[in-house]
Amino acid sequence: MSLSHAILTSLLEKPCTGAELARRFDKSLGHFWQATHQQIYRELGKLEAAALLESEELPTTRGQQRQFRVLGAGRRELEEWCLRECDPRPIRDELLVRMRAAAVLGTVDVTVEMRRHRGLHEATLARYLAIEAADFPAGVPRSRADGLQRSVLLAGIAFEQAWLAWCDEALAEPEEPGTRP
Amino acid sequence: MSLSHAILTSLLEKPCTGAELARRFDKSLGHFWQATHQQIYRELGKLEAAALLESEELPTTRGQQRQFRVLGAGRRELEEWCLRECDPRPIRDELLVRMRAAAVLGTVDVTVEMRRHRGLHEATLARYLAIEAADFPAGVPRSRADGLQRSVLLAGIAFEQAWLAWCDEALAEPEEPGTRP
DNA sequence: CTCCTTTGCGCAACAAGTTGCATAATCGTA
DNA sequence: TACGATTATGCAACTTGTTGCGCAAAGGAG
Repeated sequence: MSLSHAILTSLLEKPCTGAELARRFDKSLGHFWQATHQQIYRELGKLEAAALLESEELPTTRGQQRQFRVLGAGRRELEEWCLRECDPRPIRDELLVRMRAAAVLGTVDVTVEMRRHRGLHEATLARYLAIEAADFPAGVPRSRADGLQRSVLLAGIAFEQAWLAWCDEALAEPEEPGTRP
Repeated sequence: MSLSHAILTSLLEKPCTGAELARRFDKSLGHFWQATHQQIYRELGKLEAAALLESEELPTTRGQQRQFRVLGAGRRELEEWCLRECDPRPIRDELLVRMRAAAVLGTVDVTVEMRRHRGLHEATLARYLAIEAADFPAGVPRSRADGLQRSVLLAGIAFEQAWLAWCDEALAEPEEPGTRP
């Protein structure tokens, strides 16, 4: 049930329409909890039905937009959820499964895909670093909220760096030490 | 569709029954692609229906066990899958969402949960390190397959280390620099 | 003005993952 | 030998996530 709470969080930062929420998700919270627009609309519907949100028609604009706003009950629900325990998710990565498969097959080369992933992680890292430079310039005193937001971003940066370092190490591994049967 | 291929991989390493597969998953491949026993049985059924696997009753033992074995078509499917592209999964962690929520709420303390997560990651890291020490002792020459398996394990180790370092850094962040409104 | 594209919203169907329970056989033990 | 615990298998119902499509309103190009 994290998606609904991620939505509450985002709407609490700023009330907006579903489409805008989806766009904001892509740029910020969605880095750590992805969702398609359909998931978001469905969840918005449920949250409104549960009286944690309210919506208001914006008649003059394109389509028939609805502006969503968090209600008091929604805020309380979010506070409660924040204090509940949640276990970390284990890693889940196809590339790693492929490497195990390649190990048992003995006939496939996964280094191409590893190099491709290295590039993707490099690009993601660059994106995160750009956000950090823009949103959290050095030397400026930060509020508690900013500190938390920055920590979240630093987690993303740390992971991408870990991926990169791992890719480099794994690719540097000697391919055929001659011990193969 | 990674689960079916993870199953093929594991069965290719060694044919076995569904329950044994579930147990082996917990100890090895499952570190990087988790599955419940129901998921596994369902997938085994599909794979057998698709003629990528075959099964044989083991009548003398407890319950009515079935031993599964990968067929040639299964191996070919796995080889093909190994060469297909797969994008890395973005991070998805509740704790990070909670931190964003805490940032906007301003009233909740997430450091308790962060410390708990630190402990969990520490334990996981210890598990991985123990596996590495047991399965890949230093100084012993390794086959290509062993090198790949070790790389996969090193990915797990790198992540848990990244988590730990991040937790320490985030927890060291001054809690209230007085800039809060 | 008409046609095409974009934007906002949402349904429907499906795939993947989770949870709870049911069943049958075997094992250990009292 | 009767009873509870364990092991192996699986059904059913549910939640979550994905994909493809449809529709309506607004804006822009010809």
